[in-house]
Amino acid sequence: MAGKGGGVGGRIKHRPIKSKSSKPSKTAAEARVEAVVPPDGRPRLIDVAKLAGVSLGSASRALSAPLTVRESTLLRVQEAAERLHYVPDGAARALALRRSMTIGAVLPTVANPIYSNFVQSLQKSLARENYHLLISTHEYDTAEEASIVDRLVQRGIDGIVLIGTDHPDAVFRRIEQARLPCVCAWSVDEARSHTCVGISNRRAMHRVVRHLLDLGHRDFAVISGRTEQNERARARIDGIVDALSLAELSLPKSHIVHTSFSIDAGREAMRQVLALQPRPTAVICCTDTLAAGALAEARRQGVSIPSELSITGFDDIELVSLLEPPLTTLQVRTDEIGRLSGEHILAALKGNAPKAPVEIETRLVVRASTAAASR
Amino acid sequence: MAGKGGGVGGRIKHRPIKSKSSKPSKTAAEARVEAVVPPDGRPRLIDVAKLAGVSLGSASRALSAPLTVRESTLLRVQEAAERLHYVPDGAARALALRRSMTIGAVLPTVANPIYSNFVQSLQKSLARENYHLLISTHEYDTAEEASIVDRLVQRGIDGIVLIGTDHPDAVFRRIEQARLPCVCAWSVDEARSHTCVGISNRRAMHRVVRHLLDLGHRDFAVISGRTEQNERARARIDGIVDALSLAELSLPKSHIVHTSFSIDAGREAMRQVLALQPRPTAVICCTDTLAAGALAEARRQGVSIPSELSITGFDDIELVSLLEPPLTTLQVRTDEIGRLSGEHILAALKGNAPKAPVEIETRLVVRASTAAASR
DNA sequence: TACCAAATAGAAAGCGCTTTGCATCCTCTC
DNA sequence: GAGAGGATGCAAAGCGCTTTCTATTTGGTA
Repeated sequence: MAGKGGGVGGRIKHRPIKSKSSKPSKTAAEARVEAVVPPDGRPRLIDVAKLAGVSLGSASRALSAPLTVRESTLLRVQEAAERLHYVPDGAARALALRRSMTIGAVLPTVANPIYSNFVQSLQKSLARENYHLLISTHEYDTAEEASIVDRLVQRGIDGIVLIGTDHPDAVFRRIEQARLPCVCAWSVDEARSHTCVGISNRRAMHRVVRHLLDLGHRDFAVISGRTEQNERARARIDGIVDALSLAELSLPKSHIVHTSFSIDAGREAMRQVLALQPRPTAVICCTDTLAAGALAEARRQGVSIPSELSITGFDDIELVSLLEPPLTTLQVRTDEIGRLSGEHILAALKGNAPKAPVEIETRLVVRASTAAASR
Repeated sequence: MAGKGGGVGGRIKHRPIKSKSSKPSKTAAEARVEAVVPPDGRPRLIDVAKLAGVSLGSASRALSAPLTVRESTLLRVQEAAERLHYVPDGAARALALRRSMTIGAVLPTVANPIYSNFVQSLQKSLARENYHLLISTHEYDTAEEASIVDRLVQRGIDGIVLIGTDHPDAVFRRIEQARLPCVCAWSVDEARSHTCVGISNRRAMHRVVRHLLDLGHRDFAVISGRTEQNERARARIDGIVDALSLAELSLPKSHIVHTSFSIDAGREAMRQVLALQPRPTAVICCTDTLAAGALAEARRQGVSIPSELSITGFDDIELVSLLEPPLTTLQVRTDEIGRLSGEHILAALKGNAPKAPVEIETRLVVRASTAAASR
């Protein structure tokens, strides 16, 4: 573009740097940039300030509070920053501001869509106020969870989101010592002193049980994940037992299978259930993952679903609608939990922390894995 | 606070530091702690140093390089730190050390198990050297990806992991400007100048096609995700076309359906495929998610799988073994990709960066969704 | 034209940690 | 028993940014 007309280029050269009204020639600008940038690499704010011909303080204000400087300085600083490809140093910023604009989230795992959806919408919700999300998973290992929280606190997060309310004391102690806002997401069943955003697992399970009772089932089995440090699992079982006792039915201990949270665990658990005598007519699974495994195993053993056996899940993850038969399950709006958890943390950071638990409604989705009891 | 116990303070003063053999009495200790801790909250290293009776520098070394101080000081400092529940400030540390012990990972999404597994094992691999993983997702939005990278660089990450090799120039420019080690995970097909850890999508698709050819299929359709900024998708299609042309077959453009990456998109795509005349006998899906949707739709329309139509997937996520029929697919060891990506980054951080691409083998898993061609 | 208040820029003091000299203490060796 | 030399501790100087507090400009007014 510039080189098109030799005459034009020449004319510019003849006038040394008379450019008050026009921008300095490309080469001169480049030279100036090079003279200012430290040889080792990333430019600092002071380099920008020098190039713009202002003080460090003004440069800082220009970039982070543009309204407090005159427009001419603002432009000079912005241009200098751009030219140097200036990127502020987060650590220095965090140190000076005493906040890192980061929220930590501690999850059991991210391999289950319920949590990955949650994370997604939590992240989006925080992004609206320029907060970042730092995700860590502990794979249901309590000691690991405590150490993750330690590391997050050390990193200087400004707030924390936990899954569930049942965590080692050490975890809550650390969070309190650091005076961090904290949200316990997922369930409101054991809303101790914490701020909770989630569902009522008990009430949810009531719905499931009532559905099965309405279909005439009287003989149940339950497949659940481990209940240690997991109030969700506990509350779900409690909900089932509760609802059954309202119908004057009881659930023998032997009809509750505890296992880990995986498809294979669901398979194995179903093997145990199918060995029960007399065989239950309905199996309530406490998560969809377990239900998916259970369903597969039942079919492998030639048990016809739902005519011989009804199966229910919990969560309504996308995959269960693809199973054969599609699973009756309880829908949990995990994206809503994420969104509201984010809003809650943001509110707390601003000082207006609504202490009351936020409950999100659930809803039963009836598909083809449940039918009238055969006996 | 300071005026609380004149006597206590006095006593301590009287005995210079006689506490060699016995610990100071509980109450005295408590008082001393209170006198030292800043009223506003978190103790700083200087508070620990004061309590331990050493200088700031010694306290720092005691905690981060224990071998360089005498054992007695080490113990004094450790005890003081413990008593104050001291947690070092990550920002200050990062600023002084000029590294944050954090690696950033930028993913399309974490809602697909292939990525969540990857993240999991990447995280584990980095943890061995005390690095943390900062995860961000862009939901296949290129502009968002660039802005995420900006934010990560600003945060002061020490290295970065991207999915795939095809990213906006701005992304690579930023990473180079920050002089960050970078690994492109997932595919080695277009290993430009980047360090890659992953599979060969072309070769993988060759396997799939050969399997179908061996079953006698001659009429194919392909369901793929979008190929913009996604060399994996491109390489997979190229691999298919390639392998077919080796068998002197060609794939009409109309037989390649491009869509987004979701189960529903797979459903919709299958609708298009089933409308083709003559109808293909085999449908190659470029991801398991698409295949799951496609399979569901085919069944909904009463097309019997595999007798009327063979379907293949790609990735081998756990769910596909639960489908009816279980899906023939190509297994990708995403956990291996994660593990090796982590090791690669760690190596690069130590200065020994092996530039050559790391290729991970894939393997065809034949299940019941493929069978001999009906025509 | 001179003066005052408001707006804006600059200098410098942190934020909490690491690390570099340099001073101090031991612990050997002769 | 004294000096050398290593081990260890201390004070202070950063790391890159924000934010007072103060000095200067600017613009409006009498």
